[in-house]
Amino acid sequence: MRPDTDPSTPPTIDDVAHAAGVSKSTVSRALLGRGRVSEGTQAKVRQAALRLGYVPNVMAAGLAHQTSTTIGLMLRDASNPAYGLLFTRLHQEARNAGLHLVSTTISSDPTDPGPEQITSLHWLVGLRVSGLIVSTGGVSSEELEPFHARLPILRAGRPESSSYLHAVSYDEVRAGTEIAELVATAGHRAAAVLQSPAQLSYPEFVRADAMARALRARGVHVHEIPLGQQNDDAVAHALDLVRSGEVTAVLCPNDLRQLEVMRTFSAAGLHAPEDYSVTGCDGVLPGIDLMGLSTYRIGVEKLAERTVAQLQSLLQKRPAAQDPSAAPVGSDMQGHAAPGVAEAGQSVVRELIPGTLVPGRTVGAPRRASSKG
Amino acid sequence: MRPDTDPSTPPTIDDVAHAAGVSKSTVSRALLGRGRVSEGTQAKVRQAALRLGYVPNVMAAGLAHQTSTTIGLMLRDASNPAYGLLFTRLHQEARNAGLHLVSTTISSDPTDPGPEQITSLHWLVGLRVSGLIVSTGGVSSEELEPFHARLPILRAGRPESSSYLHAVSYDEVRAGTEIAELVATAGHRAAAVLQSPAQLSYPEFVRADAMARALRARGVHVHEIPLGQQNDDAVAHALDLVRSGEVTAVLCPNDLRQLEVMRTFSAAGLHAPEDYSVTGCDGVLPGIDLMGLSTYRIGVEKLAERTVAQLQSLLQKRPAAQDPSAAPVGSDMQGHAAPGVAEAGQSVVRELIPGTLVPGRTVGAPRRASSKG
DNA sequence: CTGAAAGCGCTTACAG
DNA sequence: CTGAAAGCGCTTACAG
Repeated sequence: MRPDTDPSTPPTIDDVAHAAGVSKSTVSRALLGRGRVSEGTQAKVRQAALRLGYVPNVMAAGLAHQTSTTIGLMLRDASNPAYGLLFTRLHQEARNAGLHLVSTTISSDPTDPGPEQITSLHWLVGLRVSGLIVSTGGVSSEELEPFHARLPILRAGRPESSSYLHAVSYDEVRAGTEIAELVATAGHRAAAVLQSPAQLSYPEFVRADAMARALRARGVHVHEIPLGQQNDDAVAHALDLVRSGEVTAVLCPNDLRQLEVMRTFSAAGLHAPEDYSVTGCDGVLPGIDLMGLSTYRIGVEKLAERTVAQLQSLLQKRPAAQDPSAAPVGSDMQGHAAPGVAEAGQSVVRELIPGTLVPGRTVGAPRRASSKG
Repeated sequence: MRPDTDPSTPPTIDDVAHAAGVSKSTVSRALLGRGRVSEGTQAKVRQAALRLGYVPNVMAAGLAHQTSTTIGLMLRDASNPAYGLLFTRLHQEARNAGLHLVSTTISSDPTDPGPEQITSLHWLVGLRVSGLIVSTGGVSSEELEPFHARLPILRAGRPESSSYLHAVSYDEVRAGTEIAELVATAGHRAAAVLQSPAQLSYPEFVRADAMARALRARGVHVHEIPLGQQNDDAVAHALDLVRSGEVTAVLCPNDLRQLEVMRTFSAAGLHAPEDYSVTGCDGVLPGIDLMGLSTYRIGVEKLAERTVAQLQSLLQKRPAAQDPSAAPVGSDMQGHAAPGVAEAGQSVVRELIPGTLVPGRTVGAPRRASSKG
């Protein structure tokens, strides 16, 4: 069946070979620029390929070549601005590094640990990607570990505890601590900390925990309010605490939550920083400056850069693993190091990316006595 | 070489077959649940596969099966909140529809029309995806057209002019018109419209153009200010016009630009809506309500839903194309229809998704006489 | 410089 | 219910 006749069947290398009057071996070489091919043949092949609209079958090529140059990216949905930005930067960095990224999203719905995630993971692994960047907590370490020996797996933007998986994450402790100190320094003596459940967002859990600790270390009384599915409850609770004067500040685990607090409090007639202080975390929202949010800007750009750099270096030392006796030892980690073994004789990558405190205008001195509520 | 020995070489179907003591045909059937396989064999195979950590090679399977169930998604970087949200929703809808989405980003840098984009496109086409959703203007209709007969190509979130490519886009004209009327109704008689160059963002170009037209239709004097690479110039120009009293309102093609205007004007001591009115477009930014932005919320969710639905229906009628004489005619389009042929005897999809005006608080009555500047 | 052949890891009729 | 065989579309030594 001639591809020119049935356009729904894409042309194969054989079609191009016939059209150019050469063998498919030659077509392959000419198109790949591999081996010696005469100028004339080169041109003939190119033209035929172009004319037929030939696009090599990636699967066949990958199967034959036994190597896909692409690296997989699994991420949480990009509706959260921080993930959207990370996604973008990761792609940019990858492009600069000459890596091809393919991504899949997994459900961010915590109540649905469905098979979708595992499917995505298996699809990527089945595609034989040469590396994996996992930018979500949606897929567990246990699910990832089985593949650690096959390809480098790098967790990005989330702390990783498995000693088999590499990780480049934000310095959540530092973020939480700096925010807490901003609040403490402003003079607050009692504050509410909205705490994300660990299984919902581990990074947020860690930063909120750090806030609470740092606050206590400074002698500030802390009310931890667990954030559940019904956000309203927690925010309403915080409002009560502020109204009753039990706390004068509310620390949120992310900016979106901070906006929610401001919205709710505002509806109740309370405004920051006059009536209460409020902080967020992430700092990537456009308009943060206009709203004057007091928050912490996480180092998305830097994290993307380091993630790709680390992956690349892991990719490079990988081939040597062919000869077990010559297994490379050590690593060129930066920042934090933790014990662990990613593959025979090799340390696991652990890097922490710092961010920047954004003082903003939603944190002020605590109100004198409270009379509201 | 036993895979158990060299973990860097993933186990193949043969390894599983050996381990389970059956043929690979049987392994394939058992794992795919295709054909009749005895309970016992089924179990043996599953166990062996699980024990070896077997993950079918997607490329080999795709090559043999001659069909990939995945559909490709090309998008502009997700740093723009509107794209991030679209990305998310598209994935959700796809999951609900049982489709597997793989995505690639292309550079959003207009000065770099580099080969990256074409590479992404070819990679996806080479992967033999069964459909393509293109959510960016970064790849032109000309680049896409050659493949229209091979697989359904659907442009999402951007008007498409090629009669070979399907499209589900936002009703930019309506968006621009409604915003313009909000401004006109507020009493403004002269306004500045920041115009995005068509090649930078066609959707924005269209909506801004609609704003200008609608304004003029209402007798409002319009100053069109072209937005170049150096945004500052345009915004500065707008500031001058407002200061001199030549215009009393500034219409922006998107919310990000609106924020920029507010930022710049605010630094110059001008605030909306007291000193001037300003509008944006997109409406997906978190905190829009808190900032009181007057804008237009595009129908991202609806667009994602319709995009996937349309793709699915295109996918379904595709198989029939095998028999040319039985080529299906007509289509189940909704909304706008335009002449065109996507494939033999089949109309091209053209759907326009409406959004909602967000009155906000940055549009007010124009100031009396201006004395500033 | 070029071609024939083997092989990548699966799936799918086709015979048992 | 199960296996042997062919074939998917490429790439890559291996011989010319």
